[in-house]
Amino acid sequence: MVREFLERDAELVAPLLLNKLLVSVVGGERVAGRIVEVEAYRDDDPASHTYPGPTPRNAAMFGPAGHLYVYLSYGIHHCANVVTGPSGRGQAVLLRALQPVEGIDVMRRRRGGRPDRELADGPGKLCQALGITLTDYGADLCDPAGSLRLVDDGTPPPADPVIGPRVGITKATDMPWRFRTSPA
DNA sequence: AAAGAGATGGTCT
DNA sequence: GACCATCTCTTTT
Repeated sequence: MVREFLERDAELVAPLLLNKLLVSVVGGERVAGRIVEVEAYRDDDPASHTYPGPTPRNAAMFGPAGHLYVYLSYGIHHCANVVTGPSGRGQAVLLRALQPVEGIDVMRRRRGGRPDRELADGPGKLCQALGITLTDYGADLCDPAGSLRLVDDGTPPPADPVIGPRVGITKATDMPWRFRTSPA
């Protein structure tokens, strides 16, 4: 995936990330999923982790586009974001759901034998399925040699994504910055 | 099928 | 010391 593609505002990049692949190679096990749900977070956005300004935790979001911003949610789950926008802005797109494409058996094991439809249908679940943790913080998703990367397999983004308000937040809940490939 | 609650820890005030 | 960009299990219709 070319970095230039990601150097626009988060709410513009977000729908274009739909149908792209996220590939992870952890412990020699290759797992891949197609992105089917995302949310955009901006620097001038009260719901964004970068709204208060730079801190140690959100440093990656102020860095160059195409890198990974991971944070621990509710002390339990990891959430993965693709940094977007010009360097220094503080924007990212939260990956909310993937459709398993490769290594489904590995996903089943990591997800404790849950039903297939629940393997990666949530921000915390997809990190579990792909083995993403804080050790992946800042990883370059555009590096072809990286263990975590964004891949364009030629599938175009959906022509008519489902657009709606973001979920799980308490501020700026009216911004229509959640995108899905198709109705859940 | 829907609603409620507990788990659990880093981050920032 | 409060606040979470969540998930799962339990309880109730």
